[in-house]
Amino acid sequence: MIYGFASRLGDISFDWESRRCSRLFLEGCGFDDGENPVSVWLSSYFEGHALPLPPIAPPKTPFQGRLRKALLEIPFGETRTYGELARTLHTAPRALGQALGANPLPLLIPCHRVVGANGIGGFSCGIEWKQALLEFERNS
DNA sequence: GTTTCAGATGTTC
DNA sequence: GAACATCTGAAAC
Repeated sequence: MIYGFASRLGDISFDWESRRCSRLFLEGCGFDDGENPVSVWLSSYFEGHALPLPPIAPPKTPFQGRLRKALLEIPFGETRTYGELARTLHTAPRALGQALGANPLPLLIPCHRVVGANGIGGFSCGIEWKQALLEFERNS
């Protein structure tokens, strides 16, 4: 089931199956029931204080599990570079980018807090979102 | 000092 | 196998 959420930065929608969130899109479609745990989490996030994560689908690969954990340790409003994270996970910077792009849960898993050493890097759902999110977190 | 380039590198599909 | 949301160091200006 696809639900929607209208945030101050744009429309968001997400896939809610079997009482957990399996995918999240940074574009609008679906309706907002306002009671879904993901909607609740999103509204708390956009008020500047994120709650504990709602249930989400398990990682597709073991590496994504490690990546997820590392990303969740980046505090709200801070960023890491691809190189730094690659060193903590004992992997190559480029491999990180590949795995981040394959992440089906942007925002919930804060993949937007990873930037390039020279430049902002990339973002699967549109670079405008990444910039807007980082600016929003900085000013919160 | 700054800019440019090639090579290394691990995960994903 | 090929593609990739990168980094680093060395060489040239």
